Amino acid sequence: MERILITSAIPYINGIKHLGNLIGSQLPADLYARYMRGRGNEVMFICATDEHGTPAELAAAKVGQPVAEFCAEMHKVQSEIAEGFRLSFDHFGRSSSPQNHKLTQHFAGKLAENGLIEEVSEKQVYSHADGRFLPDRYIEGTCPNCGYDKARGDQCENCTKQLEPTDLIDPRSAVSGSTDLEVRETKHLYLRQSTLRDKLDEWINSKKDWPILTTSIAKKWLHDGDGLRDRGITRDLHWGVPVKKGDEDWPGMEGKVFYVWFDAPIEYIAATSEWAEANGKPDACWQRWWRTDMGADDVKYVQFMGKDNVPFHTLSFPATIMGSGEPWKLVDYIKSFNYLNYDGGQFSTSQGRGVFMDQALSILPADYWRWWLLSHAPESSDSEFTWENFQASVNKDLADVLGNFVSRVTKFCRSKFGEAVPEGGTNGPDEEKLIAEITIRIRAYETHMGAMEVRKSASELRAIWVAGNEYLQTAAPWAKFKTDPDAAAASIRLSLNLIRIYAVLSAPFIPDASATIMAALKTDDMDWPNDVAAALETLPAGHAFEVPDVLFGKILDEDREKWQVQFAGVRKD
RNA sequence: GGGCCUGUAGCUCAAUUGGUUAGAGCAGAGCGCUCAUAACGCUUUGGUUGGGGGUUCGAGUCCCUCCGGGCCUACCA
Repeated sequence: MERILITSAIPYINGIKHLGNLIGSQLPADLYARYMRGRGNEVMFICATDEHGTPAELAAAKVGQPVAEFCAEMHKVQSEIAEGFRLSFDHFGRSSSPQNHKLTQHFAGKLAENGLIEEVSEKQVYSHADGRFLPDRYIEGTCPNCGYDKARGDQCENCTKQLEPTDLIDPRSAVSGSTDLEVRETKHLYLRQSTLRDKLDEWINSKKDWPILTTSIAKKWLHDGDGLRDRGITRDLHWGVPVKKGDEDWPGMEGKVFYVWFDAPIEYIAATSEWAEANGKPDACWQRWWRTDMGADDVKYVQFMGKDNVPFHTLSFPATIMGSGEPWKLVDYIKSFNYLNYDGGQFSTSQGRGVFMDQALSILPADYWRWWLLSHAPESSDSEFTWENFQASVNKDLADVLGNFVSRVTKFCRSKFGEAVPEGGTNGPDEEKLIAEITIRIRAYETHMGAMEVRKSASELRAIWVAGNEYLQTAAPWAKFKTDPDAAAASIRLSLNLIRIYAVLSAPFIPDASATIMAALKTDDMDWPNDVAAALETLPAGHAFEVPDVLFGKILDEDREKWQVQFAGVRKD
């Protein structure tokens, strides 16, 4: 039995996430967590909301709420939606938790002790009207290069020229439109990650089995130009973790907070301690997952994230951990994903384009989305959601191949033998052939799931469902029933047991349907089919069951057409 | 501008890292079955692997070049 620590990139607080965000981290992480639990491993699956930063403050201001209140509400919303998608987090924390405040300050203190923090004085744009410093991209003006009048302070979107806010002609605040701006001197802390470059480089190079997407992004940042640059880890904001050196004040840093990207990954650790506290467990219970001196040495730690998150997880966060000089657990494997596009363009939170998590659940059950998203996960390149593809895949795979199999077996049994596993007959060549095929396929499924090959796992699982239909066609119990009822009974007994195996194997992908099947079979035996022949005898003759309702209704053409129109434009609510 | 990823059947994706005749699912065509959600099974039609050039006994895979799509480029997160 292994101990596996799984974290999903933590979603930002300022709104409801779309399906692209979901498949980029949380959903594949959940698949892996459920699978590993199903195989009898000890799993700790952690996620949280990422609550600090300028966008959160502005989103709260926009709805006229104090930012703490806004975040608390949005956390609750995201938490309920996560439940709706059956994301099986052991804990869904908050980066604004007291635990994260303390731990973030602790790490900063250690980094300072080890000479890895540098104080840098720099110039920042302050907006009097907004009463705040503005990040570069929140300043708008005319591009000195091309004359575009909505250029941002970091880059002109029209001519792609990189800019400094002071380059802009007629600069104004993107928040209020105010031109009452001033360049002020302000002091910030920088993490001297450049000094850890060789160590990070060596570490990345040792990860031969990581996805190319992961290592290529890391290497680019390590070797581009002058190599890994130091990074500012503080900001002039009110909402965040106050800058402290451990428990002590940090002279000159009063009123400043740590940058979200410094405290967000630390929340993985803090959220685990939140979990311990919420469950009344002592510190040792979370420390055994994170402290290599307290039992985490034999933990396998896997992170899931979209490609935009890779630099922070391959470089900044490891730099924080290495630089602390303390025995914290480093990640063992980083599974990164490309983007999911929506019907010819990008999903967009700001433009409300695409299907958002709450909307998805309002039109169809979670399993439909889970199956389609996972079986089309953007692993090797960006992938695309279209309603036609969604309808076709879900109807064929879930309704026709799996759902109808359950239906035809249970209904046939009810009509010929009654609602109990029939007795009589023994396995013949058809049954032996099925067992041999399923065994090979289940072993392949295990390999793919273990390797986090999401799409390959889905297609292998589907092939296992198909094998049931092939078997039934060959065995033809409806024909045998007329001449040799015992042979038909043996066929159906095996098929009913096969349905239980399907529920067990499919649970990581479609947990609700799996639970429905288990309930219909009146069993809670979720044992993994290590020995397929034995697993096919789990439900003995005489075991009562009931015919379940249709597992997956089909998506009708008119539904699809309606949704296509409904989600084509901008989100209105 | 620079870097990285990507382009394979009408659609969505494979191809054991240079090895025989490029494979699956869906869609299409034909046949079969009648237990089942008009479901299932079998057979089958689709490809100059984006274009061009090169290396090699051998290239979807390596190199060059052109064309298309995408991401990142460090103060959004």
